[in-house]
Amino acid sequence: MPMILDQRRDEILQVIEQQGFVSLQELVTRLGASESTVRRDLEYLDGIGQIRRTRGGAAYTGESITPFEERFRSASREKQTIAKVVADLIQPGETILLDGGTTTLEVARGLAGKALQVVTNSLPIANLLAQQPNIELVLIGGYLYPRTGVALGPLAESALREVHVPRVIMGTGGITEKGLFNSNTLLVQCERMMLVAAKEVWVVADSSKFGKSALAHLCELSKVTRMIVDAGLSDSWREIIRGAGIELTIAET
Amino acid sequence: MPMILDQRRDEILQVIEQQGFVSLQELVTRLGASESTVRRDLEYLDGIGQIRRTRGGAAYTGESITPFEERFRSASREKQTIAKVVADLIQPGETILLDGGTTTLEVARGLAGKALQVVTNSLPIANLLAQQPNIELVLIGGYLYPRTGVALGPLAESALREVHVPRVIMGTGGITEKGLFNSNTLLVQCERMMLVAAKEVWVVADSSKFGKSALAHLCELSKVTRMIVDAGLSDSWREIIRGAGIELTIAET
DNA sequence: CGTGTTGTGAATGAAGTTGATTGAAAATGT
DNA sequence: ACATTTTCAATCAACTTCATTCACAACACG
Repeated sequence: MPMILDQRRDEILQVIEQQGFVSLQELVTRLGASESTVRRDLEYLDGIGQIRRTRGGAAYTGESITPFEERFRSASREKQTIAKVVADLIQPGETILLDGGTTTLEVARGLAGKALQVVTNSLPIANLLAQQPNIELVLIGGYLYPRTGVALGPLAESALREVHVPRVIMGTGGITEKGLFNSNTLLVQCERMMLVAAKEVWVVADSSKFGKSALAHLCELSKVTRMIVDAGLSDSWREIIRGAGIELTIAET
Repeated sequence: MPMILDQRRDEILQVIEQQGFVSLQELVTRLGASESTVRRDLEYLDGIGQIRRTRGGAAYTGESITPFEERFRSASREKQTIAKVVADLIQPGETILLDGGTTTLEVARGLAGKALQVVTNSLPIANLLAQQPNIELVLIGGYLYPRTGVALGPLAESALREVHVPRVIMGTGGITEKGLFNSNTLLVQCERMMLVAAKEVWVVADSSKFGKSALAHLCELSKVTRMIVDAGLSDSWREIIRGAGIELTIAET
């Protein structure tokens, strides 16, 4: 009696999220499915971008400090152009709250050289900006979520309660008409506090994120002030976003 | 059964990133792969510019995710032996609060591989331990002090108020009969909160610190539970320390 | 009832990876 | 300067992993 399809794929995702990596063989024994089936699952999950297929197994593809393949290649061109546009929108002397994630990390890279005050809960971003002489860096502490290097949990939340900023720049796992999503409830909880701490909410997302949902719902579209997306965004999505009262900025290459 | 390709290459990168250099032989034993395989991996990683191939091994190249070039500036032999002794005193499963500083950074390095819960306000230490799979890391946030990469200020202090640990391990700027000193009032203020948060106070210090005072007074000697010092400490200082009711551990080379 | 559709497992040959072996090249010691 | 040792690149056979194909079973839908 075979396991239910979705259930099995869910379990694969869980294992990968937890370990960062699984071998195909491990999944075969763990799930009691045949090699062919697991292979097909991995192929599918890779197709929708949930994991990254590698020879012999599969790797975690989400935000990460030390990704497997990701380390071998630089961020996508879309993310880089988005980041550049965002960085140009930021005026010297401002204070911004920077969420964790690969897109926001690119944004941080673009901020180098500017005189700013930056608040972040992301260890990679902190590393990047700590070396910048003109940037005053405030770190949000908390339980450091392994692999992603983002501080979460009660400590992070209470720290965010003490912080007030004019603007937060967030990444996201997925966007639908229902709003923003992310893959991790702990993360979402923390991001909710960020929404409260900031007056304006800017969301950076490459167009592949649209139409995708994820495990945890973060907020309605109406909470978002501005979105910065690459030019690959379809016209229908542009209408939906603008219809929700969001200022949409397209990052042209 | 061979290890998976990407995983192995990632591990090579991690080792090189941490040590700055690895010999081919070390990788062979460490990874349990054949010389040919490791050779091929190095060739590949060199090809994509992640490492620099050298005769007999490979060297680090390019930008790091762990800034603060502490990594290469090797600590003094005294600090290293102190750190090793301290690390041996820590039992698996414990929770410790780790102060910032070069000596405590060495301690953190010695903790690699152990299963621990570590609380710290030091960015370099967080970077070091974030990669360790067995270490649960809690980051104390706050204003990130540029030079040293330590989180200080009101945010850090209120975070420390919410934390309780059996043991804090601190560095220090100087030690006299009057107690411990450090060079920075903001830092001292934060360290005072650490003293409150912990039951036991361990101080790591190389013998050169004794007899030196510094700008800001942190606390009396009586607050300290244990000191770990290198063998260069004079007999008179040993008596003073023991006379203050402190358990003194000498780190022999 | 057929007749698609979908999920599954097994079989096949192709492609990629691995470890041992070889002799050349470079470093080291005498 | 020579012999010895270490490191290296190239080659090859054994082995893994992979994509493709086929056959079978469950199930929906006309």
